[in-house]
Parts: sequence; structure tokens; C-alpha cells
Amino acid sequence: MTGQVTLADVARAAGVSPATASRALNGSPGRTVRADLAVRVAAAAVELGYSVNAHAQAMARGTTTTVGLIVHDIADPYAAAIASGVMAAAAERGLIVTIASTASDAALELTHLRALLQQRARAVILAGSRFTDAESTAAMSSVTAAIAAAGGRIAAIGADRLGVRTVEIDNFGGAAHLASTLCSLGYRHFAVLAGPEHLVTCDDRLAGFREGLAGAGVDLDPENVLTTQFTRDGGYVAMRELLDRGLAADCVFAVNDVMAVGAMAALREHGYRVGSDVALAGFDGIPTLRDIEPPLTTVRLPLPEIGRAALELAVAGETGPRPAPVRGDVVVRASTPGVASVP
Amino acid sequence: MTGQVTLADVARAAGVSPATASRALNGSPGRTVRADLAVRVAAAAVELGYSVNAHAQAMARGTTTTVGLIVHDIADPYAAAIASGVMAAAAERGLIVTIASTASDAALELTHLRALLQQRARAVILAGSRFTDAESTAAMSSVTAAIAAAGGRIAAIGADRLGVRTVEIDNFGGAAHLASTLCSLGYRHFAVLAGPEHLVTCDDRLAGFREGLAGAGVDLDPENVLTTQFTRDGGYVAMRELLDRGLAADCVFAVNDVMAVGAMAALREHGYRVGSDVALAGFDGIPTLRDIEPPLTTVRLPLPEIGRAALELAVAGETGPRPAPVRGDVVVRASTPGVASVP
DNA sequence: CTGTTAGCGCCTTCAC
DNA sequence: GTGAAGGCGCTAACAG
Repeated sequence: MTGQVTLADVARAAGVSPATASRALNGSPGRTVRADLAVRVAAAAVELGYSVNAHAQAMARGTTTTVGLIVHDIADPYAAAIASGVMAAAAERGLIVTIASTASDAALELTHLRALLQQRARAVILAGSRFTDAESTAAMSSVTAAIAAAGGRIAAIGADRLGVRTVEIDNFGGAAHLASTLCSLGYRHFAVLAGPEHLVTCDDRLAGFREGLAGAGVDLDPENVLTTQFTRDGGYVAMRELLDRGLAADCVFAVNDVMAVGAMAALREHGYRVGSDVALAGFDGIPTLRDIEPPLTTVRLPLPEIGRAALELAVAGETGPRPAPVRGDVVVRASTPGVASVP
Repeated sequence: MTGQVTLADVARAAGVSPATASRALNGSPGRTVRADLAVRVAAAAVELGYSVNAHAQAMARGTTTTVGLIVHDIADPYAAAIASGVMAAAAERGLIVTIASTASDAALELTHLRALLQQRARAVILAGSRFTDAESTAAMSSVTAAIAAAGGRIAAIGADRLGVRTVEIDNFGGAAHLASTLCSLGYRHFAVLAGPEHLVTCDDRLAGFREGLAGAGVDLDPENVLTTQFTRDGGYVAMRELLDRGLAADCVFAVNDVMAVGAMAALREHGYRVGSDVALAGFDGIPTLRDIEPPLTTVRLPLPEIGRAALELAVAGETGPRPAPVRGDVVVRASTPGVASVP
């Protein structure tokens, strides 16, 4: 950072005041600079290889161009898809995106959020926070309050447990719709690979699924609802357990797609063919999964659009109407071909 | 950003000077603060809800805690896996990661790089830049030079075309090893879905593959080498073309895994069963692909470790030994079961 | 060990 | 339209 070219250098080289150079290079509301001066300044800037110092600018202007995005794991396709939407929308506005992964660790999430506060991020997006204990919630709330006090905006995706603006996802409705669709395909005996307990997203999907089944007069045996990690390995483990105790279901619903992938692997290891031997459905609509064999039935969420909406919600702040919950589309594919005896 | 509590406020509340407060809260090399004062300062900070302003800190200290990562598309599992490694290593050092996607657009890449310069990022990692024309290279070089001049470090992953420290990947060797392995499985007629022309990574993989075949006395018909996009859709399109002209190969090599996924989809649409009807191999070792059916033979790269290495290389700067190129492991799975007549 | 003093680079009143 | 001056919040000297 030594020997940096500063605005003062440029101004001197162009024979104008720093103020004029600033106005010429970075603009100033309502003010203009004479064309010839502007040209001279621009030339000097290029000549000297000048580049604004964003920190100095942030100091002086009192506002930044950084937005933060907090996810569980950027390597999870769900998070990556959302991130791509956030980043695209941010790029359009000249905003820079800082991403942090919590690795499902509440302390880490807090650390990242604090860092974003220190950066005076203009907005931060919480994509799928999953800690519901009172202690972490309180700690998070205090930081989000500080961010808000500093003029930053906060938005959440999915479930809001912090009282912030949220891009809501109709997990309940999507799961219910999926359940009734599966019933109409002739399935009657279900098992659910649920996520961890007390995770709102999972709870909603499970509740919605149950509701959908009930609408078709189908019951869900509590024995067939397994709580597990919200990951590929979680799905694998839970499916193995189900198989070990002798699978008593003709259709398995994994509350998200990556869990379904794990379940698929477990089924295959056990010699089951997904589709013909047992049906399988997921939730999220991760892009890659349309290409697996058999293609997975799922509730497809417009993930990049959700990310984009979250960014827009965050930068818009309190103004604007509350957005409608995002609904997913039930996509029936070969992993749930339907029961043969049903037309 | 108004009504922010500043260090001066904390100092006043604690009855000490700003300097002492600064030393107590944020430390200073070699200096210590008397315990009781430190306690008072800490208490005041909590009381007032103080949070350092990272921009002011960056200004005063002349250095930042931001590192930038530039990828093509964060939704690509390859980039996401690298990013997770970069972020993990960064978190350990208290560094914040800013990610930008170029969407394979040279102008966008330049824009992002400039933004990182303005932020005075301590390091920036270029993961798979793919523009080789003289104009973009020159523009990029001038910005990287400016970043270096500002004390920032640059590191690249894969091919280095900018003269920066690079985590090299042995694409040639990996592809050669894959080719000879496939030959030993009995395959003799190959097709390659190559990426775009002049993309160093692709060129290396193609050349290595050819070399490996040559070592087994097998020839690669130029007709069977298709240039295409480096994406899932690229693989799909190229595979369709190959099929339309009547597939004249018993084994197809896609130069990366996402292309292989697209190829698999095209094959399936045409009624081919991957593995038994035609063999298929990829490159990268993207995690999800171990779970697809049939599991994909590939050259597995330790993507998160590569990301981690790139970060370490970048923050280490010019010191330290040049790291050895990363070698991939050939992983043979069911997509290349081998030719029946061969034991 | 603590306090005082100068900036870091930029923007923005306020005069001109 | 331009310029001069003050300050954003923090830390690194320098005294004490």
C-alpha cells in the first residue's frame, strides 16, 4: 500500500484541485466539471495508473458497495445456485459480494456476521440459517441490530427467525402438492427422510407432506420418519437405517435433493432400483439432478431468482411491498414412475 | 452509518485515550495495556455496542483482510469446490473472501479485478481464467500489476498466463494416465469432447490423452475430437453431434465432468446405456458424480485442497518454494467397465 | 504503560 | 464552474 497514487497526485498532474479531480473521476451529485478539465484529469489518472481507494471512499461517503452472503456451505449446489443469483443481481448494481460459509456452526456464523458489520456491508443476506436455540438467536439479533443501526440492510431466505425482511419459500405448500401428486400416482406407503429436528424448513416440508397425504386419506407411520443431517451423507445414513430395518414403504421423500442423492446411493448399494423397486422424491430442484439416472422427482425452486430477490429485498430496505412467498413446481420424473396397477 | 459509536466514544466512556482504547480492543504489535484499563475499555465497548470500522482500520493500518476469488460461475461444482477450500483457509486466517463470477466474459472479469484493486484486496485468486487474446491479457496484466504495486498478492489456479504464482495442475499427466488406463481396459476407439479451442486446460488434457493413447499404440481420429463449450450443455451438444453422425467409438472422454454429465444425458436420450453400450470418462472428480448412475470414471482432483493451496500461495507472496503441480487420481468406476473380451 | 499528535485518501460543505 | 478546508474513524509514531 506504499507508493500508491492518490487523487492528490492526479490533481497535481492535471493542474487542478483535489476537489475537481474527485468530481471529474467519481462524480458528485449535481456538480459538473468543465469538459477540458475532465479530460485532463482522466488522462492524468490513466497516465499515473490511479485507482480509487474504496476504503477512503467509504470513509468519506459513509457508505459502501459491499454486500455479504452467509450460507452453510458454498459447495452445496443449493447454496451455489442461490449465490449465483445474488451475485448476478449485485453485479448489475455495481456491488461486490462477500461470501462466508458457516459449516453449520453457530459460532462461525456469528463471527462472519460480525465481520460483515465491521465492513459496514450495505446489506447482508442470510441464506438458510439453522440455529434456533435462544442463545444464538439473541447473539445474532444483537449483531443484526447493529448492522441495521449502521445503515445496513438484512434479508433472509426461507425461514425468518430474526424478524428481518424475508424471501419466503412455500415449503409447506410445495411438499403438500408433492404428496398429493405422489398419491395420485398410486403410492400409499411413505417414508420421509426429514432433516434435523427444529429446523423450520424441514419441519415445514414434513408438515406439508403429511398434510398432502392426509388429503388423500393416507397416513404416515411415525416409524417411517427419520431425522438426520441435512446433507448427502445424512440421506445416505437414514436410508441405510430404513433398509436395515426392512423398508416398509413404496415411496421415500427426502426433504431435500442432496439427501435424496445420498438415499439413492444407499438404495443402489442394497440392490434396489430406484423407480421400479422403490420410488424416491426430493425437494429443491438442483440443476444437476435432472441428469442423474433415474431423473429425480422433486419440487423445483427457482434458486437463482430467489437469490436475486433476496438481494433486491435487502438493498430496497423497508420500502416496497412484502414479496409473495416463492412457490415451487412439482416436477415428476422417472424416480416416481407410478404404481403399475394405477393407470 | 450515522450515529455510529466510534472508538473515541468508547475511550471517553472508559476514561482513557483513544490510543489506549485502540490498543486494548484491537491490539498493537509489542504493546500491552494494563489489565484494569483493558477491562474497562472492553466493558465500555460492549456497553456502547462498539464495532470497529474496518475501512478506517484499513486506512490507518495500510492493509486489509479481504481476499478476492474470481471464478467463471460459482454454480459450477468445480468452482464451488475450489471456493470452499479457499474460504476455509481464509477463515482460519481471519480473512474475508469476496467472490465474483465472470460468466466467461472478459470485460466482466476485468471489472471484478478492478473492484478488487479498489478494495485493496490483500490477495486475489484467479481460478480458471480463460481469455487468451492479447487485448484482455494486456488489460488484466496492467491491473494485476497495479494490485501488486499496492501490496496485493495474486495467485492463479491451473494455467498461468499472467506470470503470477500458480497452483499448477498436471492436466497432461492426468489425462495421459487416464488414457492408458482406458486402453488397458480394452478400449480402442475413442472420441473426445474437447473444450473451446486455445483454452490451455483443455489443450493440455487433450494432448495428454492423445499421448496416453499413443503409448498404447492407439490412434485418435481427428474427426472424433469435438470442440465445444466447457459446460454441461457443451457436452450435451457435442455428444449429440457425435451420435447424429453415427458414433464411431467405444469410449468417450469429456475433458471435464460437467461436460460428461451433458454427454450422459445425450446418450440416454439416444437410447444408449452408458457403460455397456459405450464407455464414458470425465475429468475433475466433482463430488456429486460418484453418486450418479453409472458412477463416472474420472481423474479426481483435490479441489478444496487446491483452493486452500492457492490462498496460501497468495498470502505467502513471493516467499516459499514453488509448489509441486497437483496430480489427479484416475478413478475407474462403472461408466468404463472394460471391454468384455478383455479379462 | 499512557496520552498526544499526525496523518491514511477521499469527499463535501463552504466560499469564491 | 473551481478551490480551500475540515473531517470520516482509526492507528503509528512520538513524547511523557
